Amino acid sequence: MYSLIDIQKRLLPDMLAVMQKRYGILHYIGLMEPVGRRSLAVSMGLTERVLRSEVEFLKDQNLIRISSTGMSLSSDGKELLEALEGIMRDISGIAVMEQELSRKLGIRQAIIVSGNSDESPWVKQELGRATAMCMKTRLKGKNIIAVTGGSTMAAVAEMLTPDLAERDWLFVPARGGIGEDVKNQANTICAKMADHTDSRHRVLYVPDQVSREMYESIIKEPNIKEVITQIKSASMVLHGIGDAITMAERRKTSEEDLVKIKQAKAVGESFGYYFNEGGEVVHKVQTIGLQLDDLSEIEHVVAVAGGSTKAKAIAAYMKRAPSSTILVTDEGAAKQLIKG
Amino acid sequence: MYSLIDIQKRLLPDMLAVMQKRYGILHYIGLMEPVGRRSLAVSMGLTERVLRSEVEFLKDQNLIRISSTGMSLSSDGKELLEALEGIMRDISGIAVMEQELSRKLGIRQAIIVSGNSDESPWVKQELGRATAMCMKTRLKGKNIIAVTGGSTMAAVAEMLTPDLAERDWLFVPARGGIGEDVKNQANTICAKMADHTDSRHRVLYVPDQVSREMYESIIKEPNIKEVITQIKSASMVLHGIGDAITMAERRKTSEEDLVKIKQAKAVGESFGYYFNEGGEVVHKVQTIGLQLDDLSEIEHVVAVAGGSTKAKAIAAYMKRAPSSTILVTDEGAAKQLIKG
DNA sequence: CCCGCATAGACATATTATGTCCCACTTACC
DNA sequence: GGTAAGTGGGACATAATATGTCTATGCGGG
Repeated sequence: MYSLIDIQKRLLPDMLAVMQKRYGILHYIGLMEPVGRRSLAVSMGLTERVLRSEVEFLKDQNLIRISSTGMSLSSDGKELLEALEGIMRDISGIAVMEQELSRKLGIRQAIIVSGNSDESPWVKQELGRATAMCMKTRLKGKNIIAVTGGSTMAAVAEMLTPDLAERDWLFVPARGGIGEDVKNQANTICAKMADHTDSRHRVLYVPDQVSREMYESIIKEPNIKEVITQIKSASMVLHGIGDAITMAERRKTSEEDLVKIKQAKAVGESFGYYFNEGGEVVHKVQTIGLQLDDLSEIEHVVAVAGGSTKAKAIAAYMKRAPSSTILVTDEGAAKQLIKG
Repeated sequence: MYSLIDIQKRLLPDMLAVMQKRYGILHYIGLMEPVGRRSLAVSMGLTERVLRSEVEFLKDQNLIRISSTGMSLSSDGKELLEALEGIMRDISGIAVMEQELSRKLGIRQAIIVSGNSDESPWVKQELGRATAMCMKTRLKGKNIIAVTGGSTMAAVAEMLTPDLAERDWLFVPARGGIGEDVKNQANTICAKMADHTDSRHRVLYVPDQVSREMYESIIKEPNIKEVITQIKSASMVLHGIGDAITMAERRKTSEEDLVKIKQAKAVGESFGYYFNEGGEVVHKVQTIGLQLDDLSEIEHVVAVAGGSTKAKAIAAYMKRAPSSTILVTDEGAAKQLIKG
């Protein structure tokens, strides 16, 4: 069921990174031998001292030879490198993909879980777990977390555990109601997240398509006003990304808007904004709360979406996403994204 | 050719130990849950703080749950533990065997390489490599190393590499000639070791069975005298262990002694001493140099011997060996030793 | 013959691991 | 119902390790 590597990833999470680093060094030395530390260090983006420690280790293991002309692989090293090349492809395929994907999309980090949530429903749980882990790592102490709706976010909520509670979190819905099922509404999800982590949440219920006067009066409501302030000062936004047509149809979208969305060739949707393939906003659900431009002010922006069918939507949204974005996705989507 | 684990052992040698430690903790928690840190720490022979760090890590990985009543496995933890149990048997079988063997023989450390040198000749090379690694780890700076003869020691000599040279070593034969082939004589091996490590060596050639007067005059020889002083001040002794009958026959042993050795049911031999199963010395080759009683004065005593047929010899010798002994052996011998 | 690149040493500093106590709390047993 | 033993967690000094930075010195090609 679990492979050796999966177990090791769980039991020594740093192992993979270290293996990759050392593999990379051997690989480079193999290519450039004989080579000196400095040039190697700049080639690999490591500081000289760190590389030096690694090199000393490799020398102790008799994998490389060091002479006054530079470093080169020993016969053991060559042998090992050869064996490693095959293994690394399988093992750290995902880690490599993460690097590649984050570079390609121009975002801070990509986290990939194995599987494809289109095919295997449990992969959504893995997405949830990975997201939870990411939140745990990134957030210390008191935090406000703004959350959107959607089935993926609901899965994330399910996977949160109370051991995060210590951190004093407050969940707020990122935007006013944008007409999903109650089950997948931001309000519901916030409540569930708060419940799972023994923390607090706020609600924000406002109808879509508010008129000007309605808006003015709603905005003056002290409760609402406070929530909005909290949203704007959130340190993390957690949001899903949806397929544009699916989302539009699932929501109570007016016939008129539906046509507009379809005609504009929208492919992606995120917190009420619809994007075409070029990343342009072709439609937005008018509601109060977090706006697209606010994202750049927020420290951690975490997008969660998986499944190969969502690749286009993710790609579209990522054209517009702030560079501080963290994407949590699955192998299915990631492969598509890298290909496309 | 190389398995994943072999590669990992080379690329991150600590990994295995850490995995074992964490596996052990999970295992114990599974057995004793709910259990507290302190009682766990004493059960496992870890200090409380170290265990605490590990426990915090495991908690971060959601493998265990911590409550005020103690620690217990989470469902993830149970699942992982189950998978680990199977894997650990294969993976760290050797590490476990090393622990067990050193405990059983009452020696400082047992190092086991996989394979059986009776069946696969290349395993002797692995023994050599492991011995070289051990020397590297244990010896810093200036050292005198006393070496005996035998084909195993010859294999060790072959595997030494010049990157050890920095350490300023001096190889000396542990004892006077005890009648082996030139190829496997201590003098020859010392020379080869020195050659392979760019270091120095001394020779000690004295005939066996010296008469009293002969002995007196030899001992006065300044050269010999110096070598003997060096032997006694060695910081490491490297010796093989042989099968008694084989060794006796291979050497130019007198008919009389051969009968004596056979009748006394000698099974093991090491640097000219013959041992029966009880570890008693039943015969010794009279020669100058290191004597059995001198071993306890020497910091590092490394015995190298592999092959399942040598198990009895190893067991016999180990009954008499100082507790500071380090045994380098192979899987074939180790299994026999643990069984018997 | 010298310049550029090489390793290796040295050392201050940042980071992490570890040993040691102590405290407040729960629980189970008397 | 009270007490004792066991629990997790906080705090902090200290040891060990990793890292950044600078320097000395050696080797080889132009």
